[in-house]
Formats: sequence, C-alpha cells, structure tokens
Amino acid sequence: MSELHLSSASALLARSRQPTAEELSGVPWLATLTPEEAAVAAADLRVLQAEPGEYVCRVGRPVTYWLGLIDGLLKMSNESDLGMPVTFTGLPPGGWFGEGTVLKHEPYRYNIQALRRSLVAGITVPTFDWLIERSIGFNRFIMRQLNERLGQFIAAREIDRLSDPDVRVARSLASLFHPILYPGVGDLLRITQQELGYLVGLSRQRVNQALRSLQGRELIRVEYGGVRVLDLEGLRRFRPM
DNA sequence: TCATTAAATTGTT
DNA sequence: AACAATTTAATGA
Repeated sequence: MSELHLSSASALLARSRQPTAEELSGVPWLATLTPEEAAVAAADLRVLQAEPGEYVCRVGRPVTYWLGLIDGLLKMSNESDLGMPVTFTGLPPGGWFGEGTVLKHEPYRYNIQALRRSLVAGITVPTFDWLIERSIGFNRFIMRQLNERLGQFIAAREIDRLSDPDVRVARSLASLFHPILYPGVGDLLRITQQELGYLVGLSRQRVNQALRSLQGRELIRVEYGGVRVLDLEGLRRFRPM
C-alpha cells in the first residue's frame, strides 16, 4: 500500500472542490440546522477525492477541518507514544470525526487512511466554531456523536481482546453498521473481505470463513463487494457454539 | 443495447 | 499463497 499523504493543508485545499447537491445529501448533520445555518455550512463545505492508501489526516497535524466521509471507506488508527498501532476502527459513509480535537483546537490524535478511493468532506474550524456557538441542532448532533463514539471505542477494546475470529468479525461488523454514527450505511455495507481483514486484523481467508459462518446463522448475507445485515442485534450478541 | 474483454472480488485448497 | 470461478465495469460496434 502506498504511503502518500497530504503534505499540507494547502494541498488539501487545492484538490478540493464544492460538493454537488447529491453529495450534500450525504452529510447527515445538515438536516439538523436551520435553513440559514445550513446555507452558511454548505457554502464552507469542501469535498476531495482520497486515493487508496492516502492519509486524510495524521497525528500531530494542526487541525484545519472537521472531516466526514461521504462515500468510500476509511481506516482510523490511534497510535501509542511508541508508534505502535493500538486501535483500528472502520469509518463508513456518513461518519464524521475529529470533533474532539476541533473543539479543543488541538492537533489530530488519529491517523485516517483511505482503504479505497473515497470522497471526504470537511468544514473549516471557524465554521465549526460558529455552528457550535449558534446552532442547537448542531450541538445536539455533536453531543450524541461524542457519546456514541465513546461507547464504540470501549467496544473496540473489547473486540481486540476477543480471540475467536468469528466473534471479532461479527462485533466489528456490528460497530460498522452503527445507525447513529454511520447513518449513511443503510443495511448494505460496501466493504470487500480484504478490507474487512485489514480492519479486523485477520487474513482474507479467515474473514471469508467467518462471514459464511455468520451467513449460515442468518445474521448477514454475503454479497459481491459488500455485506448485508439481516440481524444487527444478533451480530452484537453472537457467540460461538 | 449487446457482446467482448479486462479488472476486481470471491471461494477453495 | 496460489488458483479457478464469479461478478462487475469498461469498451466499442
């Protein structure tokens, strides 16, 4: 996988463009704003295409945007002081991230890398601050987002401790289908078995085996280039027999 | 629109 | 890790 990264905020800016109307509909929090607020936010919104392997943001970089995913798939990793990857989280369409660091005006604490060609959206920090100061709906969205993400990170730590590969795949899928954090996913998640392997830390073969085990229990349906969830609760509760 | 070909993804060993 | 089978995407008549 290539090690491209954005050399600076200006590089990101140069490659970005204004979103189309269809792309705007993929931004879940716009609907929580008043028409006036939404107009301001939409005017500031930029989108850019991230290539596979490309870093959207890196640890330590100054924050210039609050970012979200419209289409594609990102991998979020958190590194310890020693540079050892600690937790991985998949980031499907509809997910927005970095609000914690944007709020505090601190450098990014995560690496965000595109697993495949992805369309990333962002608003500038001043606009983010403006919405926080002004919009009740936006604050509600952010508060719920922070709360849900905290729960997700706790779940991710538990998943890392699990030994049974089938359970790990089941729980990881369940967190990728989180309806509040990732409203853009729907019931069909576009992810290849290879990509899922990267996220869960398993070989593609083992992921394939786990997926058809889960399919055998009517929890999911394996499709070409994606997974359809039939029973989200069942995935969360899944235990090997 | 259809047929052909290449590329991506899956299923199996 | 390798291979065959399947699905999708792209191309051009």
